[in-house]
Amino acid sequence: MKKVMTETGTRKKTEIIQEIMALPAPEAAPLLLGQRIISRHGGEMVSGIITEVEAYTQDDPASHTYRGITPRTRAMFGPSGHAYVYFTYGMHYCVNIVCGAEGSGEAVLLRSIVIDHGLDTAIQRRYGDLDPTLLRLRNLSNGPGKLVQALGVSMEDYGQPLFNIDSDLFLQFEQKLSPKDYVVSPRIGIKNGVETLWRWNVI
DNA sequence: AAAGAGATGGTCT
DNA sequence: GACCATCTCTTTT
Repeated sequence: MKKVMTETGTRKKTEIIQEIMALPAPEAAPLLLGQRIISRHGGEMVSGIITEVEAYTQDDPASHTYRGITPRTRAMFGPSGHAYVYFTYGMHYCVNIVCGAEGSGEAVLLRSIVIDHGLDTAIQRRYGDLDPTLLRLRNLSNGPGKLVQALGVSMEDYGQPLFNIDSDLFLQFEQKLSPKDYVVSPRIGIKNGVETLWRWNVI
């Protein structure tokens, strides 16, 4: 297992990523930038570096958990470090990392990644057999629905832990970015809670 | 470069 | 029956 040098010594990457996911969502969100999400779905490895995230909490009119627990949001009230996957707009899925104390109903939505392994598989999942020379790779995984498709994420991942390297979908700590490396802005695609600056983008 | 519209179905009131 | 934590394609500046 790879280890990382920190101020307090050398710790396992799995411990670091798990500690991050246990933080309240608005604190975890910027720390998840620069980390790697790895998928082994379908026997194909695809991974990417997280470059855009949003935080959602229960005390937040934009959040699915705002009106309490429902069958759909059960996982978001579950333990941190697990996946909350939801279906939206009749055809897209999005994936969140549950954060905070169990029952607190908060999570970080993954909005963009840069694929760094398994590019061929990602392109196949997004575009099928279209002529690769016609593709705009800028659009490969720069959106919450797009990255889910590229990684092969589905409702099978609902409620599954993301901190086990044995999982089909898991996170790996890579680096800690400085505030100079990202910008903060309002969240996208919502009507309520637009004044909260809970969107983080790697520059 | 930006704005608009259609696709499409689960979730909650 | 209204509302989407979206994407893609088309139309307009």
